This record gives sequence, C-alpha cells and structure tokens, in this order.
Amino acid sequence: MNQPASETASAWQRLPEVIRKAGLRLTRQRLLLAKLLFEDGENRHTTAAELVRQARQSGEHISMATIYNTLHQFVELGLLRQVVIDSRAAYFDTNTGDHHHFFHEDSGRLEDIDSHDIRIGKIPAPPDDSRIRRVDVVIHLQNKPARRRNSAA
Amino acid sequence: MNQPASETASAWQRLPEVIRKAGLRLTRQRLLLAKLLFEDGENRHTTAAELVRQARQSGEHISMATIYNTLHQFVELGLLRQVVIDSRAAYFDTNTGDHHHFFHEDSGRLEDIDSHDIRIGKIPAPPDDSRIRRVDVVIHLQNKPARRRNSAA
DNA sequence: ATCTTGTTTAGAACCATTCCAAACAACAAC
DNA sequence: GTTGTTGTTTGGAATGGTTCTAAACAAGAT
Repeated sequence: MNQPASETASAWQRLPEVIRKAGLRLTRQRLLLAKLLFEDGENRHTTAAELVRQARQSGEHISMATIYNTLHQFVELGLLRQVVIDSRAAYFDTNTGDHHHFFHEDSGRLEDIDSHDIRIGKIPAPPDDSRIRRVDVVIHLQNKPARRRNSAA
Repeated sequence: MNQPASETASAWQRLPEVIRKAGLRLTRQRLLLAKLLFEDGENRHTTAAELVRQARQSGEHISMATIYNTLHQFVELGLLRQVVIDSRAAYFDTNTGDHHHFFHEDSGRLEDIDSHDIRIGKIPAPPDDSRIRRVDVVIHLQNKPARRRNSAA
C-alpha cells in the first residue's frame, strides 16, 4: 500500500541467486523465511518470535537459533534492515530503501514514512573521523485521548 | 560544552523540591543518583551499569533494582529521557530539551545535536487517532577508514 | 521515641538473544 | 543413485540486561 509491491517482490525473485552468490546454501529454512518475509511483496516490520509463530502456522518448524542466524545473514546481504526503537524487541524491516518511521508507542507498531514525505533541511557535519551511514527519523506517536465535548468548561 | 551548564545545574538544584512535590521521599539513594547525574551540569548519556560503577567509586553502594526504579521515576518526572538506539543497553539522557543524536555505531557512544543544527522541513500528518509526542533524528556514524595515500592507483 | 508506609535490597525470575557440539542435509564428485 | 565434504540446523544450555518479590529498612509525621 505504501510501496509498489513489485519492489520487494523482486527481492523474493532474486533471492535464490543472491543467496548462492553469497556462497550460502539454499536450505529449506532460508527459503521458508524468505517466503514469509518477501513473498507477498508487502513491507513488514517483524520480530524473531513472530516469525517462528508464522512458520508454525504454515506447518513448518524452525528453531530460534536458525531464525536469528538467517535474519542476520539477510541483513548482511542487504535484504533486511534491523531497526532498534523499542527495548522490548528487535524489529527487522523488509523495506531497505530510504525511509523513516512512525512509532506507535502504545502498541509498539512501526509504520513506514516515505523519505520524500520528510524533508531534512540541514545536517551538522559529522566528527572528522566518522562518516554518515544513515539518517533515521522516528516520529513517536501516542494515542490521542478522546476529545472532550467541551474542552474549556 | 554543548549546553550552558546552568540549564542542567538547575535540574540539580530543583531536584529535592521536584521529588517532594511528586510525593516521593528524599532518600540517600535518590540523592546519590541525582548527584551523579546532574551535579556538574554536563549532559550525559549513561546506563544503569555505569551508574552502579560510579556509585561504587564514590564509596557508596546501591542495588541494580534501585537504580532502575529511580531512573524510571526520574523519567516520569521529566528529569531524564530514555533513549533506545542500541539493543545492547538502555541509555538515559540528562538532556531533556529538544535535541537529536549522533550515534557512533562502533563504540555505542551517543553525542548530542542541538535541535537548531537540524532543520526538519516537513512532516507527514500522523494517523487520525494519534498525536506526535516527539521527533527523533539519529545520525548513524561509522569510523571512517584511514584514507589511502593514492586512492585511484 | 514510635509508627506508618514508602523504599531499598539480594537474589530469583524473566526473556530475548547467543552459544555449543552433535545431528543433519546441500550439492559436487563420482 | 551413492558418497563424501562441509556448511547448516537444532535443542538445550548459557548469557546478560532488566524486572520481580518479599523481607529488612528508614523517612517523615506524630
């Protein structure tokens, strides 16, 4: 809904090739996770725990160790981005393009913001010995309390 | 160096009053932590573990449970802000004003950026049932590799 | 000095993540 | 197809930061 499905769907199609090129084997587990993450081309913000659950639902079993190994490999390969915003869990984002996030503090849910919808006017120079790897904007949201009928009386 | 020392020094001076007004008792432990955090008026990004260490150095003992309890209370009271960027540890920031951060990925160190040094041009409207609580900008940095004498040959 | 009640504490519990060594399975070579 | 090599997966144990618990403690009121 946010991004053309084709963009991440291609991640799904290119995946076997990407895995092989990285010198990794095409295992049942890696394919299962790739399917859960990329097949439908939607952008997801998901956690390790949620993926085990989804795998189980689709009748397959996969261990936590493998989930974490694979997620980290996918991050290395540039197929996923890890997002640290919530101390409760590590999110993995299937949208690796330039974008930002709404963070719903109450529910812990993340929502993409296209990079064109935020303009960052200027940025201070980084310290001499560093280079900028990424600029992350997170807009923290809270549920709006129901509006009073009469706010001033 | 970044902010006038007076600003956070006043947090230190107002502290007994703030604690009492919140209906909390003025205990040795709360005063110790306040001292470590605010006395010198510097802006800090510190962790629970680091605070136990500092307390021990100054000859006092304080339990982890109390550190966490107190830090969270200070956050409630608006004396501290919690910053979630690094999955390794929770940072507590003594600068509660409007500002952003450089994050040195290699070392895990945070560095303040004054809000006036970043201009955010436009922001998408939040979903209807939410209100914006804060906009956080994090500039992720990596150590720049040592420059080659001759980069192209 | 005493009492009430909020606070601190050590240690157990929790939970996400990582580590480990043994069982397993890709896939290349036959 | 069979075999062998080597990368992969796995259950379970270990780790490490944070939270919980119930008993000991101490602020502040009387």
